[in-house]
Amino acid sequence: MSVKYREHKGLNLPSVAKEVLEKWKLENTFEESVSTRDENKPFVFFEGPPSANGMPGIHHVMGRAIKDIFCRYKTLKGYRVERKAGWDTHGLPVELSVEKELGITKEDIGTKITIEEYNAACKKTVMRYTDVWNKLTEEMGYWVDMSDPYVTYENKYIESVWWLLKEIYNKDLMYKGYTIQPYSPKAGTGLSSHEINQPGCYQDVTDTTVVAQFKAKKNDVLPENTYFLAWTTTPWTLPSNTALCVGPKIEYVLVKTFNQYTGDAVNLVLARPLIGKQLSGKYAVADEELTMEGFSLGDKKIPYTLEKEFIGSDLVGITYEQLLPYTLPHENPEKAFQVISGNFVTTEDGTGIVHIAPTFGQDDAQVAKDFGVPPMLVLDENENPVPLINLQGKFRPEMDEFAGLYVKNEYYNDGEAPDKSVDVLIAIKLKEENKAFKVEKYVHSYPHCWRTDKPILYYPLDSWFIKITENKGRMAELNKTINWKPKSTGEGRFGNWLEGANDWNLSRSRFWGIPIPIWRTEDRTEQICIGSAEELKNECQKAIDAGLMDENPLAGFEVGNMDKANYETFDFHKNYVDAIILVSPSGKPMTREADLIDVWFDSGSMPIAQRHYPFENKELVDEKGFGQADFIAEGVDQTRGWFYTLHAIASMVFDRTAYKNVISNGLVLDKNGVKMSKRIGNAVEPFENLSTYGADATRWYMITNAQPWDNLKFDLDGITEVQRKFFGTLYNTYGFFSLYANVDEFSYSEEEIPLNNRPEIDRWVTSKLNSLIKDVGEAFESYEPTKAGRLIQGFVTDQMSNWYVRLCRRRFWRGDYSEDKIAAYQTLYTCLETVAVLSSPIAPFYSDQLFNDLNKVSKRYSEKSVHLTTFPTIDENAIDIDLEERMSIAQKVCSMVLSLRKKENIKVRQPLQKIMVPVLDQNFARRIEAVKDLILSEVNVKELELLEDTTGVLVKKIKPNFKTIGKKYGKHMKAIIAITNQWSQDNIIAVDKNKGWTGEIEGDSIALETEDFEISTDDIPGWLVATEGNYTVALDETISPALKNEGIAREFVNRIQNLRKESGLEVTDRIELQIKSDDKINLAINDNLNYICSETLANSLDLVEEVKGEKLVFEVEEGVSTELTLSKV
RNA sequence: AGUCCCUUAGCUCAGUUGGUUAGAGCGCUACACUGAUAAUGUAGAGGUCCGCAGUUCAAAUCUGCGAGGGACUACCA
Repeated sequence: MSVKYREHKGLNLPSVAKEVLEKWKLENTFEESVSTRDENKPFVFFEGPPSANGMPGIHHVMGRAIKDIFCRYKTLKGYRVERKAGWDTHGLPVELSVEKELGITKEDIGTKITIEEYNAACKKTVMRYTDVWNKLTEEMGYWVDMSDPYVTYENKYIESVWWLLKEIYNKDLMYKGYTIQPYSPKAGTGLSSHEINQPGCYQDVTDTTVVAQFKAKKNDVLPENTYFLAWTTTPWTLPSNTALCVGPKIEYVLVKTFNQYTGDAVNLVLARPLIGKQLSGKYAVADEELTMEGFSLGDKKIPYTLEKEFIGSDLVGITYEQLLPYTLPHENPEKAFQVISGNFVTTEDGTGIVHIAPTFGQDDAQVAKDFGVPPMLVLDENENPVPLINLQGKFRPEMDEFAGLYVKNEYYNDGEAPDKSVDVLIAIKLKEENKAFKVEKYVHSYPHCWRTDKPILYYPLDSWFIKITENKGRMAELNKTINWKPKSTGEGRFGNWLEGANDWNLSRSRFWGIPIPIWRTEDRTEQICIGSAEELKNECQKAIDAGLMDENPLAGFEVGNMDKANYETFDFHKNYVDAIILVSPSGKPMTREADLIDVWFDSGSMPIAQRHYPFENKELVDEKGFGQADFIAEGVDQTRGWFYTLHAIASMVFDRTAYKNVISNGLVLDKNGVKMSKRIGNAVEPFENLSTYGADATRWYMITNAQPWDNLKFDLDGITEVQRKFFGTLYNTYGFFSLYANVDEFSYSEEEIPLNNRPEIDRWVTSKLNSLIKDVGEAFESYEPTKAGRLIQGFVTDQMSNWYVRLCRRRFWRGDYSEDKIAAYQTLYTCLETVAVLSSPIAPFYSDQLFNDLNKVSKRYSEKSVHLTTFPTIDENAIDIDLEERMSIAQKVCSMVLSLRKKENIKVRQPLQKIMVPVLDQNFARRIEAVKDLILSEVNVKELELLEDTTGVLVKKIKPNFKTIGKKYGKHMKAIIAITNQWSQDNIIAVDKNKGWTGEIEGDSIALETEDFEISTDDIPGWLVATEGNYTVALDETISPALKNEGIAREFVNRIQNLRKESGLEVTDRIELQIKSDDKINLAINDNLNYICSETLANSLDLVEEVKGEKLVFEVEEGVSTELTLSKV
């Protein structure tokens, strides 16, 4: 007894997944799928490290399915695809969750709790959900090596990160500079944007605001004695003003009037739309009564006149006198105090001219930098550039009468604040000096420190930067070599981002992360960047020799020993390295720069850090290309995250891209298109989903429903549909195959029957199959998984199941085990097997079961899993486009005939005599002749007649071919349509005969050829006709007595088959039949006796007067009933 | 505010280099078929291809300006 194909009781995808998963574990399938591939043919994949301190969501299933698909596909193509898992372990979210758990704040770190304890807590927290992640990874069928992941907090990883940073440092691409950051002088700390966005931070406050008058220096555009008006809500920043900013397209006016505080005649510049706002109250347009000449200070009304107009760009470059000249910027003072322009300027409030203090505003700093205007920085006692306000929030000594005052009264201790704030004092001074146009109180919203409840300042804080700007061009150039999916993300979003990229601020004032490995002397004249444990150990030794340290923290570390244990003898985190004091070449002590490295640098370092390069795996990275991924995939939100940092680091350090192909996938939304969130409660729980529908259906749905880069509206009904339509059909097809293959004991042991000896339909489906292999391969190659999935699905449901199997059913269960039958088995087997392999990247579980169900019997493959096989090769000879075309004609014609039957209410079971198809050309005649038998049996008609139009009975239709005519005579298109529409049958026949038409239209001579027309048959008078596109079919609906009887016989067969099934007979059981005799049916039965018997496997059929036993009574046609009974032989 | 994506039937989506009757599946209605039955066929209903303007003989498709939805980044004198 040979092995049988496994027969399943029903399709349960979750349990298939479970079973297959067990098998994979038992057989180490994943490991084998890597190890059996050629070591010299690697496909490099980088896993973006998730943060394990949060639970995974359904969108992770999406992202990981995409990664998995291409890794599996490339494995099928013979590549060795190593996939190392990784964990992102540092960063603010971890710290915040720890602070919350411990009930502490950032300030308590180092006081209430040591940094060491704090970091230990972070380390513990961060890997909290690894088990859950591992479980998801396994259940969704994502193959990635979780046994040896890279972890960003491990010393080896950090050492590689330091090495990278030092490379950048050595290329002189790092500097310490400042950015304007929210700063709380009372707390003495910078605030992250995250902290500023906490509720309650923005509070309404009343501030003294000033519209200041900046006196223009002599220029060609403006008259003398002209002032620019600029409004500020922070007068304390006015001494730090170094520029004024106008909107380049905004209209400005020159106004002649008087200052309300001094009475001086002045010319003012402001934006036209804001005249009404600024020149309000006392101000009024001058007229006959209110003259410019008659004004004196104290008058109720102040006259003004409009003198001139400009647009912003006219004003750019004009210089002005410094408003409050206490000091000058230490750098490029000659470039200060000029008008510049920026697109952020609006005319919603103020004057349309913005006061720029680059030391106290983010926009200000940026626009000033763009125009080369220096910030108001002065040199302090140590020759270091500092702003006019110190870290306590007080004015520096340069500010004369203001020196030592807090810029905001809120910073004084209770009861110590002076009556007049700095803002008020400055306002008074400006009024007296004819420099204030207007002083007002103003209520607005201003951010406050959430710890001290005092207003914050935007303040320049020192940070370490990487000079991205210097490298921008090269980064953009390299970006062009990356294959982005979709293209627009790479060219648009990413490309633009690169173009506008600023220097990368590396510094983070946190605790849990990789420390910046730079040590500096106190006077900032000497510094060192550490690039390895070895270097640090040596530097420590020097410091010990110089007497700065007592013992070497890396004493236990053995240089060159890459053992894990050796790398655990020390710790690179802040709590350890901050204690290290190094010695400078001149013998001065150097302390570590306090900040940590931005966590994005951690993950961007992973291409080499995951392999501890260059300390280990040097050959792998340098020679085998493991430092550069062939493929990565993450969410589109990583464009400026991981995608960027990978690219930046790789281009700076190695002058190459970090990845060659990248898919940025969209979001997973709920079925209404709303972002999933736990708060709204519309998040889909991934585990529940996987256990309900199975990973295969979920993955297939996600991939085929929308392109990965479009957002996915996640709808459970969609998964059900996939389950039923795709997997259900595939399962049914296998079920059909196995049922009969087991009966016939087909095990693919016969010689492969040459394609030429197989019937048309076999060659057709084989051709389709090979086209499918080709198209699916191309889709995977170009990173289009959606296309691949849809192609496979289309083949399975439309071609293989609904056409091939439907038309071939009887070949499987009728007759002997002949060559035709074997051909059918071989053909269907090959289709199923190939589909299993093609779909395995997307549906890894079911495809593996299908593959094994087939292979266990045939033993065609020695591999135990579909994932260990290779992608099918295309048999180009099997692809026959003409054949595919022929079959598509057959499908079309069948559908038309069935539609005609439907219209006339003639059952398909009732045979008809004839259909006629007009042939338009010989090619068509040949094609339809080839598929004639298929059509006839499918639509149950006896003959097909090709109708050559010799008689002229066919009514023809002519349609111009717009595509070809358009190219030649586009202009006359409308006229040509008008003419052809009017053509009679004779005209059309003439065009056909003459192979074209020539004539004159609108004065031009026109020559049209055969290809410029489509002639089709419209109607055959006197027949039942269906027309679709170019095809026309006529059906002879006459039912002769013989046909009628045959119909009745078929009716019997149908009933008997149903009865067989109901009686629980095996498909191979033989039967005996008794039918109640009736004049109306006897002839029908006797005429078709052989047919009925052979169809129903009946040994005998008796017409009897009385049917005994359990009998079926049914109506053959209206008014004619009979009884039948069947018994197993 | 900038950048990018999306908008086609009730729903989910196709729609090639512009070509004149815009398609599929699901859902709905009706009728069939069935030795694959958690299938299948046929027919019907269902469209301002988001809007406006432009280019063109011809626009769902190309260009511009808008609208709505989404994402990212940044800021407000």
